Order: sequence, then structure tokens, then C-alpha cells
Amino acid sequence: MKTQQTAEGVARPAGRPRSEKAERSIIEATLELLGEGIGVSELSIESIASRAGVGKTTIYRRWSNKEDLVVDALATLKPPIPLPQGGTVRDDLVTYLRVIQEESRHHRTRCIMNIAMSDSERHPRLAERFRELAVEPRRAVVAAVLRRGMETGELRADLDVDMALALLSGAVIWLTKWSHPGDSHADLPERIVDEALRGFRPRPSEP
Amino acid sequence: MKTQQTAEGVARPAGRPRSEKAERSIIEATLELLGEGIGVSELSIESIASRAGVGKTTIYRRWSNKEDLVVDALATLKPPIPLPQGGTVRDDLVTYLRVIQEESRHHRTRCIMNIAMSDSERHPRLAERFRELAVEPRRAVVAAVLRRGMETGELRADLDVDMALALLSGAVIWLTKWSHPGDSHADLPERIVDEALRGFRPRPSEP
DNA sequence: GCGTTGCGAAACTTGAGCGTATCGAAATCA
DNA sequence: TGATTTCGATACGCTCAAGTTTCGCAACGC
Repeated sequence: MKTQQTAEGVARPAGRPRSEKAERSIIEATLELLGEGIGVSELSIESIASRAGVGKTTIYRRWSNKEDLVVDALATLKPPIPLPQGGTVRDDLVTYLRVIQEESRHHRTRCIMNIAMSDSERHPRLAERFRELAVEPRRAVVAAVLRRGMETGELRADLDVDMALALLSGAVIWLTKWSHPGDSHADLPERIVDEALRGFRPRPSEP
Repeated sequence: MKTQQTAEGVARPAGRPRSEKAERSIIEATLELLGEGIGVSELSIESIASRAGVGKTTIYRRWSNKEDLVVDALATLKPPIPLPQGGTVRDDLVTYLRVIQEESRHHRTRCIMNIAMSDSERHPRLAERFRELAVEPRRAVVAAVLRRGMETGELRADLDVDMALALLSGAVIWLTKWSHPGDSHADLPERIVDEALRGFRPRPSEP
């Protein structure tokens, strides 16, 4: 493969350049299909090509296997909406759980759960990638809110941040996954946060 | 198909009776494969037959499709170990979370998460069956413990049981799924329960 | 214009799994 | 013993998707 020299001095292959548009629509189609509940193992190159309006050749030219493609697709997932750090810890937590809850309804981010939960054992690379991109950033934001609360005295100074995170995040996932279809979830974030902040034991002042 | 009359008067088909052993090993093979992380859609009758040491005919003679077979396989999952209702609520909860945590390491019960989480949208029948068999019984046990605590005064009388359940169960799932591989989880149940019971806010007596 | 490379479409081979059929052997009852 | 049914094994035709190749056209630099 001969290369050509651009004005900027960047080496560049001869011939027709690869279409960025095709590349984007391949990624997009992959995320769409995953978002519709298709698992990684059932995801077929043909379906991606057809959905993207692209030849299979165009895909194989860029990615040698399906997993590489999915990794790149996951890499385009956007970081979470930053939290408005204005109010009380309680309000910030509610706001954030609400964002997570809302995201879990959205097609695009629904692939989170599908891939993360079911394919984590067969595709450890994907799971790890996903952790980095989707789980950790959110963890970090909530952890920051909790630590702020510990400093201001709104939360216990000896709070176990890891456990607190697990309680909050786990509850949202659990409820959105397992509650009965008809149930309303409008006030879930408030209820979760309030129970978590308050604790299960009675206070001395409420015998 | 002619039938024969047994001594008990129960109608019974002529010819060689179906082998219960074959039936058991088919179910067993199905659960094994699911427990290894194979999704329902990738689960093939051929692989089940091969694993069970059985002809495909023997499977098709009993189940007309894959989903029916999986439903029957799920039906053999054992109900949860009953909780030793002896100690304090705190201890009972720790014991129970420990059981769940231990189960989630076990091959057999690991298919719980895989099927439940990933196939719930494409196979609603399975998801519902699974809810009945695996989720609800456990929910019920923990709910009973919580309610006992509310009566004895060990827990708040106005505790939101649904949220409490979600916080506890969600945390266990979350942690076993998403914590780093190397982490030790030996004391997770205690930490989860203690944080949940105590709550995140400082008590009046601990400013 | 020419060489090179990418493009989408289609044809192709290969392999997996489906559901059915057939086989000889085994189990059961009359 | 004979009738009946199941057993495991194997073969068959079918569909679907994988991954490769070919084709004619398009886009780029020279």
C-alpha cells in the first residue's frame, strides 16, 4: 500500500479514503441493535451491515471481529450528565438516581444492562470496557456527593461509601428490573434515598 | 396408542415406558449449560442432547420447543433455604444475604441472573416463571424478617418494606456483579446490613 | 487519464443447528 | 412370544449466518 504526503506532512494511504459516514453508521447501527435487546452473541454482522446500509466488506475492512466492533461502539457512549452540585446531599442523590432511572428507559443506554449483566462472563473485555465507560463515572459522581455530605456533616463521618453506593445503585437497578410492569416508579428515587438516609432502625427520638 | 390397565387402575400407555433417568439428565444438562452462561437463544437442542448423553428424539418427544424445556428446567430449581428465625433481625438479614451471595457463586444458581437479566425482554414467559420461582420466595422471606423487626421494635414501624428489600437485594447483586475481581467479599453481608440499618445520616447522639 | 483504494451488492463456501425420519436394540405388557 | 413403544445413534434436507471473493463504480493523488 503506497502512501501519499499531505500538506501537513501526515502520511496518508493512496486511493479513495475511507468514508467516515459509513463508519459512523456502522457504530450507530451496532448500538441500535444492542439497544433493542440483541445480545452480543446473536448480533450478526449481516444485520449490522443491513441496518447501516453498508456492505459487509466495509465492516470487515475495519474490524476483524465482532468484539472489536462492539468495544469501539461502546467507546462512543457519552459520559453521564454532570450533577448539579447545588442543593442538599439528599436532593443531589434524588436527582442523580432520577437520571439513572430515566436513562434505563432509553434505548441507547438500555444496552448497558444487557451487555453488562449477561455477557460479562463470556466477554470479559467488553465487561471491563463497559465498567470504565458507564459504571465508574457514575460511581465517581455519587461518591463525590457522599463525601461532600460527610464533610458538611449532612452524612455520618464514618459512612462506608462503597456500601452506600451499592445500596443506592443496586436498589435502582433492582427495582427497574424486577418490579411488576404496571407499577408506577415516579417516586422511586425519593423513596430509595429517604430510606437509605434514614436507615432501618428507629431513632432514639422515635421509639 | 393403546393403553394398559395397571393394578391401581391408572391408564398407562403400552410399550416401553419413558425413561425418567433420561428426563432428569436432559433437565440437568439444560441447567448446566444455562449455568455456564449460555443464553436461552444460543442454547441448542443438539448441545443439550450431547451433554445429556441422549438422542435428540428423546428431547423432542417430550418438549415441542426450547422454551417449554427451559421453563420445566427452571421449575426444578429449589426453593430457598429457610431462614433460621432465631436471632436478631440484623443477624437474620446477614445470614440471608450470605446465602444469596454464596448462591451467586454457584454454577446452578448463576443462571438466575443470566436468564433473568438478559432474556427478560425476549422471553417474558421465562422471566415471569423465574420471578415466581427464584425472586418472590426470597423476597417473601426477607420481607417476613423485616416485618417481624417492625413488630418487635427493632426496626422503624413506618419502614418502607419494598424499598428496604430493594436496597438489600440490589446491593448484593450490584456488588457481586460489579466489584473488582480481586476484591474480597467475605464481610459484604455484614457491611451492607449495618449500613442499611444505621442509615447514612448522623444520629442526634453522634453529631 | 491512470493507478490505487474504498464503496455497496451479490455470489459463494462452510458450518451450525433445526426438525424429521430411520435404524436395531431394549423394555414393558398381554 | 408378539405387539408396542422408547431408547441412542445417525442421516437427511433445510435455513441462516459467517467470512471471503468478485464485480462495477466512485473518489482520491499524481
